[in-house]
Amino acid sequence: MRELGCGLPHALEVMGERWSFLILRAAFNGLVHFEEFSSELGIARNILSGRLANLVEHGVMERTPCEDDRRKVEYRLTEKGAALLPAMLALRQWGERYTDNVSPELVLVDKQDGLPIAPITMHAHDGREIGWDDLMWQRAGELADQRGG
Amino acid sequence: MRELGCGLPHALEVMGERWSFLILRAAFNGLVHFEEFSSELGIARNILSGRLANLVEHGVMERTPCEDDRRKVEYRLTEKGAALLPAMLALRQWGERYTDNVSPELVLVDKQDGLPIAPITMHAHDGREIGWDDLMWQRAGELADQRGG
DNA sequence: AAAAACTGGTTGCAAATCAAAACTGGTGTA
DNA sequence: TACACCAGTTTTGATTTGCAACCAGTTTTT
Repeated sequence: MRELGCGLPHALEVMGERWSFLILRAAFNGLVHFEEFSSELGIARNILSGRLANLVEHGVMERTPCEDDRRKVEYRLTEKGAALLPAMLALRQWGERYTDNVSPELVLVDKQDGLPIAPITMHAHDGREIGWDDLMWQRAGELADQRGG
Repeated sequence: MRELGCGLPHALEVMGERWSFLILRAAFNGLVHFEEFSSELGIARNILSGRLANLVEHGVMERTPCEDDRRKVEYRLTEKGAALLPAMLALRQWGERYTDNVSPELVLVDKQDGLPIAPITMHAHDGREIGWDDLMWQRAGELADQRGG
């Protein structure tokens, strides 16, 4: 899984294993302790252990022993981990759109007004919403100039 | 991998296996034949066979025998498959941001002006760009009203 | 027409990974 | 002191992955 000309292989190296994305989702939902992930996801303890170690190793999560109860440990998202939110939402939104009977019980809302966020979409450089049909691939070397430098 | 209250589990059921996302990327890049996927990705033929069958079964790709050369087959993205582009881009973009030395050789550009598309980001219902810190989870039943119905 | 080569697979087998259950060792609680 | 709790590790078996060889239709070459 080495260089194939874009960042996808690396992303998949970190997040592509089974359970990794569900662990991430659980972390976004506020879970922090090993037992919480274990019981929420129903994943085997040894697998969970390995996945968490992998996420920590790749800087997606951070493992810190709990101050007040030294049996416990906290796994928290790093900034790098939090940056996966758009990808996770896009994937989730896709799953919801193409599956019957999945109305999510938790929805992300804007703190300011309590309204759900917009679906993840693609935009041109100037902000216009844009779809697959409006796009084409271009070799990185041959890009049009941004015009105005 | 059943109901956990959102569409992510279903999305992962379809796309969560190893190679699936790389096959998808190859399809977005225009590959259509079995041999093309095989040699581009370096994936074992039996695995590729299984993955493609899975993607077809879940409606992400469509398998049609080639008219002009009846040895060949075409695998093409369906509308459901094309709808995975935002998720794929978000993932790829994350991989690029947090990995050294990955400048992609192919870039998606707007057909109209040849300029690269904007990074995938999150937006409030009214279009404001918004980040993880501006968001919170809300039980789906207790949503604020959109005001104006 | 026959031989060779190409395409999209399948089969068999070894290696790696996943998963369930039991166990461990440090820590807090009754 | 006894007991429960947390975060793992170990052990063992099942599943998945991957390589290599094989195969059956189709072109292509000779």
